[in-house]
Amino acid sequence: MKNNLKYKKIRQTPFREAVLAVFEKHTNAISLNQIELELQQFDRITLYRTLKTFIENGIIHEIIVPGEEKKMALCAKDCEHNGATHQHEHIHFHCKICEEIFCLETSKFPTIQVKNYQIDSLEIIAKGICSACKNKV
Amino acid sequence: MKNNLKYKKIRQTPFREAVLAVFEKHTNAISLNQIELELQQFDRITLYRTLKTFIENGIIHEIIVPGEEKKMALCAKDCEHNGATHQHEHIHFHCKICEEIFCLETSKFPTIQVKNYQIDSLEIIAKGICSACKNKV
DNA sequence: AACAAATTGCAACAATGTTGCAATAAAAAA
DNA sequence: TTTTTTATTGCAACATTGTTGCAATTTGTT
Repeated sequence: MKNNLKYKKIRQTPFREAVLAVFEKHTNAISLNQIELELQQFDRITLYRTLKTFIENGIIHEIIVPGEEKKMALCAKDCEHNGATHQHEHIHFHCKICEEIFCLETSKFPTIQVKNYQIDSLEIIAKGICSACKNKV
Repeated sequence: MKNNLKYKKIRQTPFREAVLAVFEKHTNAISLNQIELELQQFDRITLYRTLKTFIENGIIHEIIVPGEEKKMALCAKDCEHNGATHQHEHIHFHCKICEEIFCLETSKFPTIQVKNYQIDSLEIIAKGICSACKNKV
């Protein structure tokens, strides 16, 4: 995974490696606050720019549930993106118990057709209870 | 529609009527900036609080497309909501030409099942070309 | 090793959102 | 209708989040 940055044609720097490492440590989406907590010392502005660069280069994507803190997660390797516009064939699952957000690969990604509208891609946020929380009850 | 506020058990005030009128003037979702432009004079803090109240009472809901300005739109009359958590059986359509966001009622709102996960509701943002823009080409 | 180009860190700033509180207005009760 | 209760407004101050410009540094390349 060390080659991730090189592969994306952006420069490989210690700071970017550190931010990437934070993402790789998590299987769920994380907030700006969580990233800041896990980086020992860092420059806030550089972090903003790093995240922007990552988003523009298809390394991470944002997931925003209305009313909640914005979160980010690693993109799949084959993430199709065009600038900051990402297309994922996975759903974002938002667990109402643990409040975490996960990217969920599923074979049953739906398609929708609406008359007179051309639909190119869907972004889906599912809300419910994740498998881990279901098993705890 | 004047009874909207009374019906929702929140007080009917000139300011709230004015904000509601702005929403009712639009068929698409609008941003904070657009609301501010259409209110002649207003207090910024009161506007924030009004919008929060509207969201909590199922009058409007937020629609956030990653990388874009947050927008808001009127809820359908039968909007199920629990505090700030809304459930809509419509999709949010984001047109890549006019960049507007619309709530699109559709009979084909999908359901998704993922093994071990309990899915209660879906929030779907479709990206493509809206009917108006399609006809202009 | 030297160069060009991108990235970093800092300062200053801009936008966005929140809290507390006194004055006011709306709905309910008398 | 008047009074009382309770929610809402407007203001000040503050907190958070995000951006821009620029000089110094680092990266990848020749």
